[in-house]
Amino acid sequence: MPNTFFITTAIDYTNGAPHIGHAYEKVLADAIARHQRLAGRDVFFLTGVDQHGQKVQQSAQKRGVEPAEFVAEITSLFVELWKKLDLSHDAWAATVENLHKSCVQGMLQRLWDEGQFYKSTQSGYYSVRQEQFLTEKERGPDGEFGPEWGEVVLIEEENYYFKLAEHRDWLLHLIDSRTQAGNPLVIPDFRVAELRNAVEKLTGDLCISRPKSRLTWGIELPFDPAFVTYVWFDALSNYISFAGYDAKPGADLSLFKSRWPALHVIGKDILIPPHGIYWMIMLRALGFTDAEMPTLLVHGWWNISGAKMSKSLGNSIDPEVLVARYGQAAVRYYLLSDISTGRDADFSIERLEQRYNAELANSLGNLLNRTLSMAKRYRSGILRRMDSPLAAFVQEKTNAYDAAMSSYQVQAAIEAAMEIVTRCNAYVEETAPWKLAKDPAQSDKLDEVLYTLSESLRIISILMSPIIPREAEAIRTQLNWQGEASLAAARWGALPEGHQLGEPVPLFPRIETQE
RNA sequence: GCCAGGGUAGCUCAGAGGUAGAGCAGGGGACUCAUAAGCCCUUGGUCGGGAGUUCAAUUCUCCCCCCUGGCACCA
Repeated sequence: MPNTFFITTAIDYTNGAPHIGHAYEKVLADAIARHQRLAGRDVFFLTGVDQHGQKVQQSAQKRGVEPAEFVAEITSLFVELWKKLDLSHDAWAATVENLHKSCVQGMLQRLWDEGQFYKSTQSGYYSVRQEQFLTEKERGPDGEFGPEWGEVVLIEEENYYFKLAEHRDWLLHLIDSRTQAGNPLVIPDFRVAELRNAVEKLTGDLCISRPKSRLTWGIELPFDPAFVTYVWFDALSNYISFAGYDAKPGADLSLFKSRWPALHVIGKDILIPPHGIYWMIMLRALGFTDAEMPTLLVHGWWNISGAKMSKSLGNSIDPEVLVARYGQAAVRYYLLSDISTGRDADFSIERLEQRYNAELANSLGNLLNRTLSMAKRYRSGILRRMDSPLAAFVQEKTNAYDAAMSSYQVQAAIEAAMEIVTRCNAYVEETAPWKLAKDPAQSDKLDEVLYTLSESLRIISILMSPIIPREAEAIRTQLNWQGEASLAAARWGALPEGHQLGEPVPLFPRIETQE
């Protein structure tokens, strides 16, 4: 296993404010990235924004501002939110940056030189008002384009096309061989079949340009300044342009190669065709080998059950509002624990509150607080290093946690960690330290209980650090343990003889639910 | 119409050929270190519908219905 780990998210389109789906994807990728760091790997976590294109140009125009200004404003919304959610990305992909532009132009120039593009004329129905071509789908039941499109004209337009179709068989073979090798191109595996079906139907090539008469807010084609490149080469390429890739002949790719290939965390809506087809073929055309093809981790959606919900006060699913109201820990914990990676889930404020109160406040927060309180009261917070009947159990759950995180089953991993919490709370009842404290003959037993709880909490804090990093750190602070948080340190017995615990401070204040 | 996913306790979901589980919510209890938290016990389901295979199906097969995506077709 290479000791580097490259993870990306989709870059978000800066045409509107972030919603809960954007937040989920980033938090998911962040948790995976943080886990890989815990495991000792050198992680490169890339996320960012997709800032060019027609819609941005239009929105800016409507507001009467320059696209660059418009984009900067929306981008700051994402940047601010990611700060509040404690994203730990190592690099930020903003597609207006010069580094990106020149990398994309390098790619385009090379593929042009190698004959991967051709120019062609296509005619179609074009809405002057909406500034876009219309497809058959836009026709109403009567076969006509509706009034919302304004004047519709049949026009001819020249554009550049990327030869996609000739890579069809290669892609099919790649999909199959990756599946056979037990390293599917797409996770979860039921999506492999979906992609395969789509690839089988692949026929046409891909339009990669827009004439400047229609779109100026983009990256100019290096071989024809009358055009800009359209979305695919602009956006998808961020995964390599911000990781040190350079398409120019003779470029030094050692840094890039040390990172690549990536795990692309994406939503199910952009698997087919962009990532599953266009991106794979783009990479191949650029000379990437089969072994250098990335893996796609496809997540599901948070569905909002009942439109009425979003209307009622406080039920908004604006992540900004959620974080302001419940804090980043509650939001991260909910988004990571209440959905099975790859599946859809129903978003519910009630469940967010419920899970936070039951699992973080009542189970984990209270365990920390009662442990430190007892240690302080009975032993002035000083531990004796003891063997423990729970050591094996904690190790077993730690292993289960690691296995689940390694296969991106974050929900299952959280469950494994929380089982330790539950076990510890039961252990407190079983051993009743408040009784042991009254009996001098039970002194060793009391020390064993206090050490067991403190050491378990130390390990729990490590396991929870990818999920709720700030609070996991706070647990370690209260335990007064300064060791490095890593999976290697999540082994029983790191708290030394005579260790002085810190002061108990309630960590997860309960959310007082209305009603 | 085709492909994929889903339809299991009030809610969110696990599960697997031998007559169903977890967490939360609900009910009861003992305790007091603790964020009135925690712990123990407990109510609750003809596992979407129908047929078949089997000694035995909720778990396999077929048909049907509903929800989610994607694709196609008609208009």
